[in-house]
Order: sequence, then structure tokens, then C-alpha cells
Amino acid sequence: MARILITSAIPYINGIKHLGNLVGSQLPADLTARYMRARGHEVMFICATDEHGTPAELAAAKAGKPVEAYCAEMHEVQKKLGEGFRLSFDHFGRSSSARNRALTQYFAKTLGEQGLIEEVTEQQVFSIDDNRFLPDRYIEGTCPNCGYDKARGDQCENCTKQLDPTDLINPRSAVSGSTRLEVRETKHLYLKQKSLRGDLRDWITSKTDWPVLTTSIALKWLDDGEGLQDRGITRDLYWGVPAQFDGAPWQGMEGKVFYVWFDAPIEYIAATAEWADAKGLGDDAWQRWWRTDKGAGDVRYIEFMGKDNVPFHTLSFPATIIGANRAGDAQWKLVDYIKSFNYLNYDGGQFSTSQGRGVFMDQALSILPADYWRWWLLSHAPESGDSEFTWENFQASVNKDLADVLGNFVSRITKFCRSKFGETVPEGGTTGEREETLIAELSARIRAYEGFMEAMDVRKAAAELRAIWVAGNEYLQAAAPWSVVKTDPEAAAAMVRLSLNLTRLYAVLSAPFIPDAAEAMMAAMGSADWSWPDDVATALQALPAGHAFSVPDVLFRKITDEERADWQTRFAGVRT
RNA sequence: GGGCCUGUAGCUCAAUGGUCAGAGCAGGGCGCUCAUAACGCCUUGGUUGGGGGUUCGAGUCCCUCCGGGCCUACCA
Repeated sequence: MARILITSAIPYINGIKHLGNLVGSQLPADLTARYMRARGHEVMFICATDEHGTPAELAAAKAGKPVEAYCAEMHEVQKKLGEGFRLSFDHFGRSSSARNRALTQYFAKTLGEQGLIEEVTEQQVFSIDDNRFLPDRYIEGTCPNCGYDKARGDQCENCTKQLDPTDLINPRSAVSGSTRLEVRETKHLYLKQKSLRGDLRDWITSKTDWPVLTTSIALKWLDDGEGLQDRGITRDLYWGVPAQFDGAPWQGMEGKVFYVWFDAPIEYIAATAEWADAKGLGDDAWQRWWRTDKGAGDVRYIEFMGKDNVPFHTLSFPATIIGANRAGDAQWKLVDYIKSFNYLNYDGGQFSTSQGRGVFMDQALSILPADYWRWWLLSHAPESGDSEFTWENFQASVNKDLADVLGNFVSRITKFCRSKFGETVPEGGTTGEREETLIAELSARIRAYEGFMEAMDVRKAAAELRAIWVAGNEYLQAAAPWSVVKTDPEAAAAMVRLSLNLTRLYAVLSAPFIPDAAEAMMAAMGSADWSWPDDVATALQALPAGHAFSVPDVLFRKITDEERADWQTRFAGVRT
């Protein structure tokens, strides 16, 4: 038994997330957490809402609410949706928590004491009418290069030229449209990542088992051009962790907050502390997951994220950790493995939160149960490249895999048994060569399934699980108990007994992917034995003769052509 | 502009430089009748985006062209 710490990238607070967000981090993280628990490991699975930053303030203003209230509401909404998708977080925290405020300030203070924070005076665009400094991206104007009139202050989307806000012709605030902008001087803290470059490179190059997607992005940032640059870790905003506090080794940062990307990953740690608080446990309880000087030496830490998050998790967050560890007292845990995902596209384009394009988590649950989405998304996870959601593919995959292959297997065997032997596991008969062959095949496939799950090879694990389901149908077809029962009821009884046991086995194996259906299968088998099938032959004897079971309701109903067409139309446009 | 990823059957995807490029779905045929018109067996289908090169051998490595995607540090 091992100890495994799993974090999912924390979803941003400004709205309900779409299926692309879900499959890029939370869902595969949940799959792994559930699997590792099923294997008997001690798991800490952490997620949270990422609440700070300009977009949160603007979304709150648009909703006509104070940002604190807006974030509190949206946190609850996201938490409920996570529960709806059966995301089995040990804790779903908030980056605005007191724990995160304290830890973020602690890390900043420690980094400052190590000489790793520098004060930099710089010029920033201030919008008089908005009464706020504007991030470059929130300034619009005409591109000096191509004349596009909606160019952003950081880059022109039309000609892709990188810009400085002061390059724009007729600049205006993207928030209000106001043109009363002026450049003001402002002071910010920078994390001196440059000086940690060697440590970071040594650490990253030691991770030979990481996916190319992950290491190539990290190395590019580390070495491209002039190499890794220092990063500003404060902003002129209201909503965030205050950058001036008692004991801060710098002055003059009143009214400024830490940059959201500085405090967001620290929330992984803080959310674990929030978990301990919620459980009424002491600091030791969470520190044993995060501090190698407090017992976290044997923890394996895995992070899940979309590819856009990789630089922050391979460079800036590790820089924070490595820098703080130089102080020599607390020793914080660095990530052991990063599983990153590409993007899921929607019907020929991108999912987009800002444009309301695609299917969002609340909409998805309103039309079908979580298991349908979990199965499709995980079995099509964008691991090797971007992948695409289409309604046709969704309908076909779900109907075939869940209804025809798995659901129908459970249906045919339970109903057959009920009609011939009643609703108890039948006794008598012995197994033979056919059953030996089945057990051998299942053993080999389960071993392969375990390998894919350990490696977090999500699509391959799904394909193997499906093959395990198919093996049940193949067996039934070849054994044909409906024929055998006419001449040799005892032999048929042995076949049925094994098949009912196979149903329980399927519940155990399938639970990480489709937890609700697994529960339904287990309940129908009248069992609560979730133990992992280390030995298949033994596992197939868990339900003894005479054990009562029931015929479950249809596990997965099929998606009709009419429904598919309806949803296709309903979700074709933009969410309002 | 630079960097990275990617292009394989109608669709979604596999293949440490090494048998005849494989699966699932869709299509075709046969079987079965326990089951959600489900299941099983067999089967059609490929100039691996184009062109060149390295090699005994290339989907895989190199060059080039074409297409798609992502990142490029103040959105998160």
C-alpha cells in the first residue's frame, strides 16, 4: 500500500465549466483516485476553485454582486456539479480561504528572506473610468501592423503579432470601452526564477518518464531565447491575497495582491489544510502529505492538468517550492508525475467558456446521467492530440459500449437466471475447460488494465475494460446456458453462477469509470464486496450458491436518434 | 516570426526502426434466441497527407512542401 497525493488543476471561478475542462483534469484525476483507492492505497484527492484575478472581479461586476459573494455562490455551484459528476475529491477548497492566504504569504515571505523576490518599478496602463489597472489583454485598439481594430494589448489575434499596449492605435478599455487611459508607474514583486534555472532544469531533466507534451513545454520556457525570465507575482487588484502583511520583508505594496498564478497552486496545499480543518484534525494530518520533513517522504504526488497549465506547474510553482525549501526548515513536496491533456473540441470548433460554445457541465447532467459522460469523455480523452466531441460519436459509443455490451450482459444473465432458477445464485454443476479459458483471458486482461491504469493511460484502460465486458458476452454465447439447461440443468447452473459473479467483478473493475452503474450492479448482486480481484478464480466465487440477487433496472438506456438530433440543435448555438 | 505537437480504413484511434500496418464503430454475410431489435462468428475496406533521402529494412529517422492544433511569459 502506497500513499498517493492527487491534485486536479483548479477550475477558474468565472462560470460553469464545459466538458473540455472536465476531461482535461478533474475527470481523469478522479479516475485515478478511484482506482488507487480500489487497489487499497491511501489517497488524498484535492481540488478547489481558483477565485482570484481580474476575470473574477469583472464577472462579479457583470453579475452586479460583490466579488466575495459572487465567488461564494459560484464555488457552491461548481462544488455541486462536481458531486453530480461523482468527482470524489477528499476536499474541494477555495483559493480565497484563510488557509491559502496564510500559506501564500508564508511562501512569499520565505522567498523574500531567501533573496528570491525583487521589487520592480514598471509602467502599466490605468483606466480612469474603470478605476483600475488593466492587464495588457484587457486593452483593445487598432493593430499597428495589420489594421485590425480589435487587437489586444498583448497580441493581435488577426495577424498574431505580439504587441505592447502602447503600440495600439486608439487604445480603449476592453472592460468599459473608455478611452481615458494613461500609463502610470507602479511597483511590483518579481520572483527571481532566473536564479533557480539550474535547479529547475536538473529537476525536469530527471523526469524521464514524463510525457513529451509536459517536458517539451517546460524545457522550451527554460531555454528559449534568453531563458527563463523572472515573473511578476503581484497585481494592482482588490481581490486576492494581500501582498503587504505583518512580517513582509518588503514595503510599499499596500493595496496590491499576489498574482493569481502565484497563489493558485499553493491552494493545493491549502486545500489539504482545509480538509484537515473540516475533519477537525491537526496540522500533522495535512503536513504528512506535503512536507517531507513531516512524513511525506513516501508520498507519490501526481498532478492532472490541461496543456495550457503546464508552464505554471513545471516552472513557477516548483520555483516557489524549491526557493522556499532553501530556507531549510520546512521541506515541501515537489510533484512526481504530471499528466497533461490536449483539448477537446466541439463539433468542428473549440469549446469556449467566454463564447458559451459547447456543452457545459450543468447542461450535460440535465440530459443524461454522469456515467454516460464519464465513459465517453474518458474513453476519448485527448491524450495524444486534440480530440473531438460529436453527437453522433457520443451516441454511437455510449449505446454500443454501455447499453449493448455491458448493460445487456447484466440484463441477459440476471433475467435468464430469474426465469430458470429464481433470484438466487443457483447451485450444482462444475466448471470446465471453457471456464478455465475465460478465467485465463480475464486474468491477462485485468493485468493489462491495471498496467494502463497505473500508467494513467486512460484511453487504453477504457479499451481494455470494454474488452473485459465483451469477454462476458463471448462466454455466454459459447456456453449457451439457455440450450444446456434443457438437458443438463446443473451444468447450466454452474454457467449462470459464474456469470452472476462476473457481474459483481464488472462492478469492481468498472467503478473508477462509471461509479453509479457499478453501485447499481453491486446492489443488484446483493453484495458489498468491492475487493480487487487479485485472483480471478477466487473473485468469481464471491457470490455462493443460494445467495440472493435481484434483476436491476436497465443500467443504460439508449440514446435515440430523435434525442441526438434534438440535442444537436439545442447545443449548436451559443449559450446565453 | 519562433518553438512544440499532429496528419494512418468512411469515423474514433493503435502500432521499442523489424512477420502480411492493427482494434472498435459503421458497412456486408452467417449463426443464436437468454437479453436493452441486444449477443457471437466471419468478412469488405489502406500508395500511412504529397515528394525526396538515410537504411538490409521506414507509419516510425532526416529534408522539403501541404493541411490541422497549441504555446510564445500581464487571460486563467
